[in-house]
Amino acid sequence: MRKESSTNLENEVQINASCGMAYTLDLIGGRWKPTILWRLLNCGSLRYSKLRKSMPNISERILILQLRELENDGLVSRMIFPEVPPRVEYKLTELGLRLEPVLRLLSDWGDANRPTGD
Amino acid sequence: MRKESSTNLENEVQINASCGMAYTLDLIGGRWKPTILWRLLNCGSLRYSKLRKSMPNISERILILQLRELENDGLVSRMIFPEVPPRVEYKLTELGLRLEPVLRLLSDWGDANRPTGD
DNA sequence: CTCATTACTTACATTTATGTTAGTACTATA
DNA sequence: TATAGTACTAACATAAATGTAAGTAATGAG
Repeated sequence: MRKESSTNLENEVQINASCGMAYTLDLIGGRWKPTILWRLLNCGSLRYSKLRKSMPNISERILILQLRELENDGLVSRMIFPEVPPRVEYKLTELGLRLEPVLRLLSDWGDANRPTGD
Repeated sequence: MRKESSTNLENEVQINASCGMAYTLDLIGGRWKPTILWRLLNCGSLRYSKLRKSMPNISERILILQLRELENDGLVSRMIFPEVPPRVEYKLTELGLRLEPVLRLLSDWGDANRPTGD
């Protein structure tokens, strides 16, 4: 939950409104969003259970939270199939797909510049 | 301060080690780092006081904290001039400069895709 | 009736990020 | 002596992000 007013929030809002970089990072940042976006980018469309199994260390609560945020930000769409047991598929929206070059560059830069493990 | 062990930290370490995107975002993410990096990128070298005056809403403590983290991560260098009053200049290292295309792409994407204010 | 499957939700707890306020050492200048 | 400028630091406080454990509704299979 977020407070309705706090210096913290005011700063966030103001920076996101004035700095494109901060805005983009706010959309894709956080512990798990990069991984989620990467999976959706590479798989096209993923059922919730499959996405979850591909990320063994995230808790269900957090996964759902992140998916909801991505959905609210317009990057991911959620499609419910009226079946039993339920089936819900997530995929990138058009806006989300537009992130592809950004995600690839971030990934490449990290792989190229991360200190090696030896 | 960070705990020496927690699921939270373990997840962070593990993701950063396996996902280039997460690693990059960890370096440049957070409330103020994008702005700091942007200033240094455009100004070349900045004295602490000038940097601070260009960011009226950040508290000194946080600014110093972010600068220290950027320095520890090798993106920013800190040069002390033995004068009185003290003078300290910050600038991007070679590694930091390598981020330029990443930062520009993030900035351009945000400016292009941020919902307009009307 | 019992159990399994799916996509969640709820209540709670901990960890991390960010912010506030005051203070420091040094020296030049008035 | 008092004041101002610089680049910080310390103690404290709050907000936000992340994690844990358990529970739910619907239905088909056995």
